[in-house]
Amino acid sequence: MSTATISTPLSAPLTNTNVTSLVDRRLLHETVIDQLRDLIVQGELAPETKLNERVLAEKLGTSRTPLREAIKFLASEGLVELLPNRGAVVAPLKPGKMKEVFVVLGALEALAGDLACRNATEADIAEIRGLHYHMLAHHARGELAQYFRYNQQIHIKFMECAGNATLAQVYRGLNAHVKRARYLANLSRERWDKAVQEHEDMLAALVKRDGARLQTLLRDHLANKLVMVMEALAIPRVAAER
Amino acid sequence: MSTATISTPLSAPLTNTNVTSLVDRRLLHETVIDQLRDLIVQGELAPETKLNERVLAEKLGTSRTPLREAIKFLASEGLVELLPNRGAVVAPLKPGKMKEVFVVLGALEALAGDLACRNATEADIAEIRGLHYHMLAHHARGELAQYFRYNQQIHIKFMECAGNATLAQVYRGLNAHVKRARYLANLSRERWDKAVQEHEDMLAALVKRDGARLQTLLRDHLANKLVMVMEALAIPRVAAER
DNA sequence: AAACGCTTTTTTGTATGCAAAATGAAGTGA
DNA sequence: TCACTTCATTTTGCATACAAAAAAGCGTTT
Repeated sequence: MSTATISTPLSAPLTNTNVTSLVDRRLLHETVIDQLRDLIVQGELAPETKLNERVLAEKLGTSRTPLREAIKFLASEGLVELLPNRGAVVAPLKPGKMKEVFVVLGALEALAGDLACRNATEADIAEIRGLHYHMLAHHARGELAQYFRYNQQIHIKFMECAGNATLAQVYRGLNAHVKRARYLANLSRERWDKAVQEHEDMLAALVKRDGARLQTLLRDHLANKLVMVMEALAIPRVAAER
Repeated sequence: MSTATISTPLSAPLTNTNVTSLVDRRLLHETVIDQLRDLIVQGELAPETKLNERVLAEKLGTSRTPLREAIKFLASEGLVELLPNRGAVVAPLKPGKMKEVFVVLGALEALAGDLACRNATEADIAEIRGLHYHMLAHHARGELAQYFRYNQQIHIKFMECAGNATLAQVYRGLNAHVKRARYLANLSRERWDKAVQEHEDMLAALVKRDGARLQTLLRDHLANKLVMVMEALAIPRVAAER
């Protein structure tokens, strides 16, 4: 997402006394945004965790100012909730919210699929096929984490093929929410196999450039994912809806 | 969106020396977010305007800190762009970006229309009908600003009827972009009439609860809106695509 | 022991200070 | 005239300071 442009040593002015300048090209509050987002998405900061500014700033090695700016940014993304005069918490993972997000994601992915069928080059399709087979391999070996990795990449590649950066951005934002739930999921082999079969069908539809079919496949795929997440959410928690 | 809870004078402690406390229940950086967003959406801060922190903070009557937090928030919404070490600018209104946004908005509104056909109560429909007739009246009198007002309200009400807060939130964010273009638009009577006719059809579809039809109507409606915006964007500017 | 008032501590929200980077204005030489 | 330095000014990015609000103790009373 971010290709840091590092000034070449040769072209850099010699007045540069600071050695670290080769490393910290990025702005502090931007790295803090990414770090904090990762902590939340990876589940290290669990939903509803209070974000203590002093502690977090220390943990991330900055002062409170850039941290607060990062928190505001992520609040707009919806990953954290602001409580006036009481700071911020990691956005809760309510089943109702998940349901809403999946409905929207379904529409967005369907749109992306339709666009991808029109715009994808043969090279794009070849790349997706490659990712698909990697995914199949990890599925066969039961390597869940790696499976998820390629699964995500395929969906992201679909978005890229759609050629609509705005669509991709909105997708990423909502997807971040959903990814948090993944770490709770206890995927049954049966459901897992089904999801893989759905991916087979999706790839076939893309190859045939059957946009209408791909749309419905994606919508169904998302609906099934939702069911899985809901099950995972229902088991370990007391009941987060409120 | 924000219903400020004002503490009743009677329950307020008498140690309170500050008279303004009755007003500023809301957090400063939150009001700054709203103020800044308004300035951008209303076009007072034109696209590509540089946001000078010192000047803006003074204008909004705060220090730079809450302003910077607001800027980060709106950057995540996409209304401002962050330029590392060079501050922030109001997000440019590129035709390409508009096109992308309208495609996504089309999908979101179509989804909302479909959901609304299932979920809207008779009272909801009555309210939309009311807004619709207000809109017709302003259209007949050629009152563009008022027309837009009710037009917006109808679309927002559709979103509400869909009963998906996440959908509504994403919609609002993207819609803010589009609203900025409105002030540039020079609506021809012909296009205006057409848009009104489309609204007639949409209302009819909702009444019949014909979700499929409403979806296509909304998609077409958005596509037509895009054409209008593109024309408006093409005329007054040098050529913003880059 | 639960409910309350009170004080102390912690935490948040905002303003200010300071250093680094960017911008702009002369000035110099080709 | 134009390019290129150099230096002063402005502006941004981050850290810190301070005030107000919330939370946590802690006796006291019932």
